Amino acid sequence: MQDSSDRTRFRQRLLAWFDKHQRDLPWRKNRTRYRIWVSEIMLQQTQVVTVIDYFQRFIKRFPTVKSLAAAEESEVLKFWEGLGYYRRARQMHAAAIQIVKQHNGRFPDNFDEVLALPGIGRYSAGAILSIADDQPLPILEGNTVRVYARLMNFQEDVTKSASQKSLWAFADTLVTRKRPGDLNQALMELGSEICNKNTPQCMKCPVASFCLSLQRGDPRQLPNKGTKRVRYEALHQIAIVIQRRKRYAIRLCGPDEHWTGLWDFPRFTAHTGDIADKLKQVTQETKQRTGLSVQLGKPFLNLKHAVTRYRIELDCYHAVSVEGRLRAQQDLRWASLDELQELAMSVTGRKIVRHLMKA
DNA sequence: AAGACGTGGAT
DNA sequence: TATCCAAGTCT
Repeated sequence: MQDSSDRTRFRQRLLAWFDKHQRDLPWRKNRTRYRIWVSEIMLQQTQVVTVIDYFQRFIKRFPTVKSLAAAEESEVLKFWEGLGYYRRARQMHAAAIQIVKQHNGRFPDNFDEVLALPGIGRYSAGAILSIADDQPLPILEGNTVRVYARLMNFQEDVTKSASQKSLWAFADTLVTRKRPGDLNQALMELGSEICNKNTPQCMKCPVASFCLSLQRGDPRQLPNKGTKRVRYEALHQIAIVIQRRKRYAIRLCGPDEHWTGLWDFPRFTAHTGDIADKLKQVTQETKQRTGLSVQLGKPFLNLKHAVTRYRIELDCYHAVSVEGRLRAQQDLRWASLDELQELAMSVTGRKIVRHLMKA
């Protein structure tokens, strides 16, 4: 892969493989910048199988930049419900508004202008413009880090900025005017289908003859990602499902907490102590947070879920409030089951609602 | 530059 | 079960 004739043969082999094996994915049908943008944002840290249905529904409802810009953020979030990393949806919506104002509703085709949009970094800008417009821009993400590191037999810790620089430089040597969009997609697809993390299929690899780690080392040992350990933290929380007649008290998550922009049942940290003590604490805390005096019921659901480095155990309590005003704040409201169906909630919030529907 | 951000699948 | 991590970006 040192000289350009090597790289030419590399591209030919890889593209031939891609022509034969590429998956039939909805965003490959009609490659406008807008559609590729949506797919790329959804695909950030998210597996292809998960994205497919979300993409179809999203594009059907928001077929153009303008339709997305015209929508309420709450509706955009509803279409994102369950996908995670909700900031992506809020930033994409903000970017759509920006595109209408600054670019007359046309998704820009200039790299720096695309990079300037919220939620789009170097990878996404390169991916969108190479895939949609065949602009010769390099990409570097999870799959290609692995592919490049193995091809180069690159031993350094790939999380270091110096390594990132080398990997971007390598990516840059790969991409040319020859079908850059397909090349980039082929590199990623090779990384996920053949050059995968645990069981690389080197026997099936169309570019094995170029792979230095296969010749001189062990592909499975690469990439070297350093030895940083995530410190998981166990959390015990309480969710209160406060009912009055047919409605439930919910609150909008704010900017400094998980699930910003989504609705959730009032939640707080569970206290330790004996049972009676705990229930008293829960009632007090509920009063403090919502302004409501509640008659606490039984815990009806226990959920375990993980959010980033937190492992959360959530005890859900029924509670009834017959009188009193919900604290006069924008982030609190009453909602019927029908209304809860329409609002964007986190997966745990949605599980609670599903449970209420069944009961 | 290390850590936050969601969720579900794989090992 | 615990841990990693998947088409990253932002702070």
